[in-house]
Amino acid sequence: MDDGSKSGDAGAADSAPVAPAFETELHAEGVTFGAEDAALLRAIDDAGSLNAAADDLGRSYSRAHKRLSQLEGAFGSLVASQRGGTGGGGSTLTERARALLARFERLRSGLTGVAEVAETVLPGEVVDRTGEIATVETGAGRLRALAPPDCTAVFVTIRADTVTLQDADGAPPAAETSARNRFRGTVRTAERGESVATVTVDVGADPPLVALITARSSDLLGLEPGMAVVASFKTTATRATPRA
Amino acid sequence: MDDGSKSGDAGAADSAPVAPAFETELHAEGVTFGAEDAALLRAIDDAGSLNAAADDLGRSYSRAHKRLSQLEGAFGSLVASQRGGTGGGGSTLTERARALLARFERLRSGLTGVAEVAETVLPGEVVDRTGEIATVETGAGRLRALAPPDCTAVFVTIRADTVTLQDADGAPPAAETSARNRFRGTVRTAERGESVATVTVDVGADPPLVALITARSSDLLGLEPGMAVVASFKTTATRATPRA
DNA sequence: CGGTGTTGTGTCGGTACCGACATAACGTTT
DNA sequence: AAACGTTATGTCGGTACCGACACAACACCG
Repeated sequence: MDDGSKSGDAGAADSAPVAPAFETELHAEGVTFGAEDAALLRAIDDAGSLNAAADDLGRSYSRAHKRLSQLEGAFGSLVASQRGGTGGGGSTLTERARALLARFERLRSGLTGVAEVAETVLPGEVVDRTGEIATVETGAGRLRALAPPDCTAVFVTIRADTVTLQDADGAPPAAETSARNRFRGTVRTAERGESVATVTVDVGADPPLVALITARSSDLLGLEPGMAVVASFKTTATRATPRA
Repeated sequence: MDDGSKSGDAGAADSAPVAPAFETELHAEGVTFGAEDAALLRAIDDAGSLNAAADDLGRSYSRAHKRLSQLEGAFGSLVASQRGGTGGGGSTLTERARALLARFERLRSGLTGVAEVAETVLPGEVVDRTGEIATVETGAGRLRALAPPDCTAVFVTIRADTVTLQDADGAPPAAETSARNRFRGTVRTAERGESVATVTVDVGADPPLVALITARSSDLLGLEPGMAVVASFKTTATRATPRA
């Protein structure tokens, strides 16, 4: 993960490790389905009853039941409850509840990827703009990014998992692909893990461009420090945020 | 389960508009910097004093001050306060506070992009795995994605802003690129906005692949329904989540 | 027909949080 | 020297939330 430490922050005092995080939610009808609710549903699925689920989670039954009613009012029926019967009854998740959980998990997974992937952030200035897309002048040259309105001094952040590398020789002409940002550079470092490799590419800007590619791609391209490559990334995947 | 309350919501419950959302946070030393804290800092920057800032936000001064102390204990000094003086003093943000705000905004911006961009999710089954990367068999063929351990039935989600399109003719078959997932397909729809275009590509799977590209790229490629294209996306940008 | 363990519903007390308020310290300006 | 509006600190009362508890309804089973 990037740990900040760019653009001269006078970090004289304590250098507290600040970690990005998030909380994923699903909204419907004014109530928000959060991580606790997901845990409740999963516990119900495991335990087979709301009572046991609340117990497992260390929460009170009455609260759990109240919360569940609230959720069902907003998201539709989530559990099929049965009282009486052998063992007194029980509750099982409905298909809708499972879909909700899956949706929640997909969102969480996607956000996790963004929050913890490495990224390179370049200071720059907006020199042109059409609609949401701005052309930004940076140390590495001009690039295009999604930008909020009314800002000229920006940071451009390029997530490492959106950068694709190509051999500088066999690179196809720019016109035939939809990746509008292309930069020639040389590989500075290449750390190959078991299945994933992190590559930094010198493209002229102060922080080198960092790319996250599969180890297999790294092998196929024969990446080595000093090698000439073309790094490209889509403008719809790179974002500018106001600097001031 | 009862759902029996009338008002014909048996179908309305199905179409419950559930909206993904999130809350961005920065953690340090056990305290979490959230949206409220960001608003507080921004209000201080605007008003020039903690007192006026708390007033503007409709919050109590004592609470705001207490919270600020807490934050400074974890993140370092955030405001330069001066009591006495013309007007009684005031508070201004330190460079560290501005850096923190910028970091927060970058994270928020990145997460926003993920949360609200279109995506295509395909059911599939893991058929192979090396480390974090799994090969998944889907309706469109085999693709590679990051996957959590121990799951075979998965959903693969491909975010629209990570899909790049190429002309099917000019695309070198096995070009030396690090985008490992490549699918030939035909354009089904192409909606061109002012600066961004949303394209759906039929690649054999039930939900068509949706790609978000710049309007300029759409023009350059001459995208039209029925056109043959190659859609490619990096495996480090696509994620699999457990389906069961 | 009673036993069983659950769902469904309500009430009560404790706790954590928050806003309101009071007060001291402070230093520049008048 | 007095005035001013801020920072800095503490206390108090209200409120919202939560866990604990009580109790009725239920339906299957021995």
